[in-house]
Amino acid sequence: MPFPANTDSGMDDPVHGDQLKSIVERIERLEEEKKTISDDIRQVYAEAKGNGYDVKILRKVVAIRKRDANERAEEEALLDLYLQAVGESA
Amino acid sequence: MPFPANTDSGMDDPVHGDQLKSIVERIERLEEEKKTISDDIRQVYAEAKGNGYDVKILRKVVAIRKRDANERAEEEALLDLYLQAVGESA
Amino acid sequence: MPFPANTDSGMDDPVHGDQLKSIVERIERLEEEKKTISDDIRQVYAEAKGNGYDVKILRKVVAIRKRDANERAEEEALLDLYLQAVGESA
Amino acid sequence: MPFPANTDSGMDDPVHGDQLKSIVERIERLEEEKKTISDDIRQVYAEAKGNGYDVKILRKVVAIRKRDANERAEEEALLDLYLQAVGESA
DNA sequence: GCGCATTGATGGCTGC
DNA sequence: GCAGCCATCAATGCGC
Repeated sequence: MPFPANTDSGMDDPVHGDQLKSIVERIERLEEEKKTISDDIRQVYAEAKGNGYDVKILRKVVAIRKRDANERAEEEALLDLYLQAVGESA
Repeated sequence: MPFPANTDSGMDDPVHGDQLKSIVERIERLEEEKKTISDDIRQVYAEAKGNGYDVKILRKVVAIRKRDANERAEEEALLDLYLQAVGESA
Repeated sequence: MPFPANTDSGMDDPVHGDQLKSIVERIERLEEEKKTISDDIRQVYAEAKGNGYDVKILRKVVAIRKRDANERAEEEALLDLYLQAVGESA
Repeated sequence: MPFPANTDSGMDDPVHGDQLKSIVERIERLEEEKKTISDDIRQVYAEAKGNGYDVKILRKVVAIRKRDANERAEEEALLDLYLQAVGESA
């Protein structure tokens, strides 16, 4: 059981001493990847700006499309719910 | 020139009508990837929690390590500034 | 209960009609004070510049000192977390 | 002259060795005050929320009033300009 | 449902 | 004088 431990996971925990290290490193690796993507996005906006587009508007467009997509998804989910409620498997 | 245009790029702009579409889609693709990574990170924390780790502490550890790295970088930047301030080219 | 109301506070709410006005004015008053302080800060930097200091460096110095303070605070918080994690009341 | 020096202020600069310290401390003191005000503002919003107000809307109200005030100020400034232009002392 | 943490938007400052 | 950069502040989304 790791030191901050609460409930024992059942296994007798032999080596997992550097399990913590592993966890932290996985997270750090992922955050690095995430940062890379973020930088790419910023770069695309920068390019667009260089081509005469208004970045602020562009961001709004993306946000709106995202919101619409979410709404569509919600509606669909709701529809599925209804279908299940009336006995359809969806 | 794209419609929001400010300064003409010089070319007579034949097709680039869906250049905007291309831009938006590139961004959306990247944001999707980013979301995937974020989900992965959350999942790692969730797993860790399942193994008895205190997520709040884990996050602090990660944050502190990150900040230390930033600090190192910033000190270096400060040093460069000092060097410039005293007339060194850096 | 004020008009945007959600949960009733229990009292029968006689006058509070201009409670909103009061709130907005308190905020505006505070923001004015805040702006004054910000102006003072800018002025100090300007003076310093007039005395031959490099403002950019000054800002970095201030930022680093602040970050160091934050770091200290955060490490202390982490320590408290550890103590709690091992069952100490902190 | 302080070390990052550019133009000499004319005085022979005896002690001002800790002038820098003074500057930094003045700034830090002011930033602390500023933070206090910011906290107060947040607290007012929190109170308002507790009284059933919608914080997001409140913020919009404050922002709009601020903008209106700015516009009023601009118009007044413009008016002054006109008055001066036609020979009035304002 | 609330508070927190992250992310995005805005405004000020610096350099060209 | 304007554009780019950075720092601050608000808004959204997530977890408890």
